[in-house]
Amino acid sequence: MADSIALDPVDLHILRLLQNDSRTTYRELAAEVGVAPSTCLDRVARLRRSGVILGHQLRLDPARLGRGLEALLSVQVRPHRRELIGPFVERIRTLPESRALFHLTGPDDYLVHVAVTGTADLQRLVLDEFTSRREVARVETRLIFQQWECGPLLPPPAESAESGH
Amino acid sequence: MADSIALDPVDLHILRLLQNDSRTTYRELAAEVGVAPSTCLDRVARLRRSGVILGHQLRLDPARLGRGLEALLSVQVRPHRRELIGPFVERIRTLPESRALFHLTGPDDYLVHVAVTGTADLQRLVLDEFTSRREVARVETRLIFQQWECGPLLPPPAESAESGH
DNA sequence: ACTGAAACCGGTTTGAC
DNA sequence: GTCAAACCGGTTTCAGT
Repeated sequence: MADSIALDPVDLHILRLLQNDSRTTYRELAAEVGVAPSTCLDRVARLRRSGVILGHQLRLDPARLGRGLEALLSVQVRPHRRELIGPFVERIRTLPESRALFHLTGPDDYLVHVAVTGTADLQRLVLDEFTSRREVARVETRLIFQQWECGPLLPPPAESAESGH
Repeated sequence: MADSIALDPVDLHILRLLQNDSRTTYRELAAEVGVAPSTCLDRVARLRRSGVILGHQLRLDPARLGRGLEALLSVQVRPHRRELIGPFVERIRTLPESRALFHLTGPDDYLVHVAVTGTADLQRLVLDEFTSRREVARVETRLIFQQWECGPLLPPPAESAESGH
């Protein structure tokens, strides 16, 4: 699974455009890339089938939705065993405040990206959903001043990835 | 700026549906929500104008694009002054390996989410783009075992956010 | 906020290379 | 096998109400 797909310049151009605005029409895509609309359609369908394209998502502004404060919580779960981390992950990832959850190497096992209404809401969240859990050994909270989503995700420039050992 | 917008149940229903699949047609939206398609169009246009909806984005699988390893880099930038952090942010956020960048409170000033081809690529990135920079005082690298995007981002349930400014 | 009509688009078919 | 052109049914969009 997860084999890297061979992508030609047309595929890359299409992906770049769709990452800016996933509702770009096939006609616009075609005009921009310099191929026929049906070709764009074929390419996108292939990219969907091959799993490169996971889906189309709406990006919302948390602040405009009344969640003006975001934070990252580093969490130690001890003991770090499947019986404990399964329910923990399931609970945390379904909290309305959670935006993303990472399972990491290093001393802190999880990083949780949350969006809350303010510091009072954040305090409540930390106390009621994290430190109150028996398996949570430590929580470290860092506020997010500012965040940037980075440029389009593209394959590495050369074929350096596969030197098959 | 970033005032919280008054959203009625129709808006919320539409947002929830579009977060699952931002290409849902206005017709489907209308059928699901129980209003006319043109009403959905009006609502979405308003949400776009008011800034709640930032855009429509394609979600890609980094692994299928040859970037099978992801990591979080915690970075200290010293001295932490505008003249230093401006160029640093600009450089890091435009790296093809960068997926997201956070400016944080706490001892580590920045967190960078990167996607690379493998450990060799990660080592190169850390050495060439981070520790080689004069203003970077410390870099801590943690690998991502697994990550989850969390449920739809919605406004907090009650009117606790706005107690009139 | 709904209706309806016209412009537009997605996706299939067909045909050329 | 891949791309381009034609085509149809569905979608978006904009009047008017």
